[in-house]
Parts: sequence; C-alpha cells; structure tokens
Amino acid sequence: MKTEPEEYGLHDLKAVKVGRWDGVRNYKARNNMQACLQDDQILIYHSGKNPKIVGLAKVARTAYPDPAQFDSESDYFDAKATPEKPRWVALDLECVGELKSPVSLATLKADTRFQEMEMLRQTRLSVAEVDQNHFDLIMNLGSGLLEGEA
DNA sequence: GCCAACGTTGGC
DNA sequence: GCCAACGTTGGC
Repeated sequence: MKTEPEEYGLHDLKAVKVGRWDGVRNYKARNNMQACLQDDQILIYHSGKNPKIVGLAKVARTAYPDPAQFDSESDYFDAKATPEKPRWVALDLECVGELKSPVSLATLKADTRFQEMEMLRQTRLSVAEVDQNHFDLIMNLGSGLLEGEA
C-alpha cells in the first residue's frame, strides 16, 4: 500500500499502533483492499522523493465502509455514496516494523525479477497485490525488520 | 456504448 | 515543472 509520508506514513501508523487506512478512491485499489484478509501482511510504500518500500504492517481489521465518503467536510467525500450503498472502503492496519534497508522503486525497476509486479505495471495504483515470491524477495532485499520489531 | 477532452497523480 | 499514464466525464 502506497502513501505520502508527509500525509500519513509508516511513522504515523507506528505511533498509533493500529490506524485506519482510508481515502482510497480508485476501484482497482478498492478491490484489492476488499481482498485483504485478517492478518495479511502489507508492505508500506512511501511515494514522493526517493520513493521506496519502508516497512511492514498487517491487517488488523478487514475492509469496512470508509466513513470519509459520507462526510461532506472531508476531502474524500463522495456525494454518490450512501450508507446503504457505500462505494469506498477503509481498513485498519497495525504497524509491524520498519525494514532495515528500505527497498527503493529504482531497485525494483532495475531488477527483472520484479517485472511482473502489479505496482510496477500499474504505477499509479495505490493498493497493489504482491505475490508471495515478490514479498519474500523484498523482505530479503530489505534485510528484514529493525531490531526489536516482530 | 464509444471516444475525445480533460483532470489528477506521481516519478523524474 | 514536465510529462506519461490513466481515470472520469460528457457529448453524440
């Protein structure tokens, strides 16, 4: 899952332990969120300058209607969504830890093993599926998590 | 239902 | 700041 670190990054998630992941307004990304199961492992990617995968979270609560879509004050308000027919979902993530060495987008692009990754093939997709093989490769490239983190 | 125009996102 | 990719909108 991608995020802008200035807005809501891994550090924010770490501070609250369990945080809501909301504001996703893209159908493909939403479908990927809905496919997430309890305790699924989630790689957290920071977009912006030197974009990279920075850490690991897990699904603390599976997808539910994103409250922001009903809130006319919110940037994420969607006039076409109703509580009876919600359009968008949020889910809760629990921070698991930071990668010892973050894995940059440049690294992924330069490595042919990642050619088929959804997040490379569809660069603007904010929630992309990662298969087990790619997940393991990334955890290896990242040298695992920082000491003291599960 | 198609497609051109337009807006947004995000990497560089 | 530019541009490519892609989603959305609206006219037909």
